[in-house]
Amino acid sequence: MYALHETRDPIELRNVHTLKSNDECGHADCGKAACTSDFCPVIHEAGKSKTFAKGDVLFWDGDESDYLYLVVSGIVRGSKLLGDGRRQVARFAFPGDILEYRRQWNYPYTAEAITPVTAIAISRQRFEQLMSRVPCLRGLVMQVILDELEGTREQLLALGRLSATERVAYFLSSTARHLGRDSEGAFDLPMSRQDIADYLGLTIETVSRIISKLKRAGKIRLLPSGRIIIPDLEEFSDDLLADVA
Amino acid sequence: MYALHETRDPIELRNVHTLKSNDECGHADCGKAACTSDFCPVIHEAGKSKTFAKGDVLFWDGDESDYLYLVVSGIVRGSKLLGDGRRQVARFAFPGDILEYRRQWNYPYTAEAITPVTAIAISRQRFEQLMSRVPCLRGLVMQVILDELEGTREQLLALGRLSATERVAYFLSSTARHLGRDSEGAFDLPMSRQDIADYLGLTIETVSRIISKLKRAGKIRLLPSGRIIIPDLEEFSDDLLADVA
DNA sequence: CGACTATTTGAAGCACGTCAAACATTGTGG
DNA sequence: CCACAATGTTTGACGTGCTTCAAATAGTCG
Repeated sequence: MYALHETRDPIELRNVHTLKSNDECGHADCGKAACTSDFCPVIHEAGKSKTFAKGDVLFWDGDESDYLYLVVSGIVRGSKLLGDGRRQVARFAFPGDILEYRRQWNYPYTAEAITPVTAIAISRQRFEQLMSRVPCLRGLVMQVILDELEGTREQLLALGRLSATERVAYFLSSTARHLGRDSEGAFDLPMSRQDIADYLGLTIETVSRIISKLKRAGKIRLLPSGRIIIPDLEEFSDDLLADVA
Repeated sequence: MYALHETRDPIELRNVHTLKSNDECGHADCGKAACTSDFCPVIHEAGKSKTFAKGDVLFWDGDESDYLYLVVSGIVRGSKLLGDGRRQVARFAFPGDILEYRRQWNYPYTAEAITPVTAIAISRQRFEQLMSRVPCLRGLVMQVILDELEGTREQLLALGRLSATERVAYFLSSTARHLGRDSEGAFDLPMSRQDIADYLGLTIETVSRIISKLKRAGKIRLLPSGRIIIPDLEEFSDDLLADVA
């Protein structure tokens, strides 16, 4: 009924890039039926592991994109900035996601670590070589990119046609699915209100007000140090349309 | 100064997928240094040409994506629909663009011809075979997809952080660049007001009002049968921020 | 503890949406 | 080729959801 959920949720699948059988991974080190980007031994061996502190910039929008990064742990924010300071967060990259492959040799957004991050850095040249040597790698990367495209399309639908409350609910539920929840159903929300606002095309005040409203309505519970509980994630997601009064 | 223009405009390049020299097209029939998707002889020979009348549906959101389409002429609208009728246009596909390649075997949006359209249809299976036989094809498709991703990111920035006037100006100037203009600087605007509104996350009335405002301000001129003139496209694009009073 | 920053809450304004009606354009049958 | 219906577009009046501006409160880190 609701396009954000009509099709299989890409978010749940993002970190499980299961290859089709006719596309079986042919890595020497990886004879399994499934090879995920964050697990792919070829990428891990070809690149250099780097660590970034919270707030560090991996690369700047517009800079020459000489390296690409495979996120291993932590969360990276990708954002574009307008001249007058307006900012749009284009994505949050989670473990298994790849930053950033583009036809032109420039980065399409600024990438910053919003938590401590470890990532594999590979020079673009090296990666191109690798892809011609290991053909299945190209398919794997294509899958990751298509996942990102699908995520961006969902975000687009949210910004274009959802109310502020629906957007926040969409953000919370998709982030919960991404990060997974502990036995109590809680998860960390490492993004600041400003990050959330810039991701959803809202202001910090609106995001804050809506989170308060959801809290008052009992739809979510806030724990210390930014942890959050969504008691009934299923209902919460399905409720996106029903505005919390 | 303005992120929509800070980086090279991907729109101008969309239909000219020039291959890098180290990625030279190796088609038997295509020894040139440049092979564009809409010109690629391998795709043209492998697929079947189909024609669609204005309003015809190429495929529905969620349906099994057994075929992909290379747009040869005309314009295709890709849109998602919410259960309550709200619609978001995710893209307009122009000649040279490809519809729609996705990891899951379902279409990510409904594709409809908004003008008469001719497109090459290739079964997904056939295309996969083709890509393993003709390696450079995979790179070409990757480029097309990355172009689409970049276009979607721009649209996202527009919906998230531009005012209604800025969005309409962005839409008009990018469409003008896509379609090219005749000697008088005029071009067809085949999208309806509803299409534009759903593309920009606005209402039909707001779009109409803003177009009238731009007309009154002399920034654009409307000709019969939906043709439009932007006298100074450079200035018009640069002016995105300066709201027309 | 105390300075600093992030978040929340409040009050007021405005950009865009909604509802409604006039107007223009397109297509169709007489 | 002209009614004339049907559809798309424009314009107006009014309402509202989100923003803006401002200040209080909570959380964080030295």
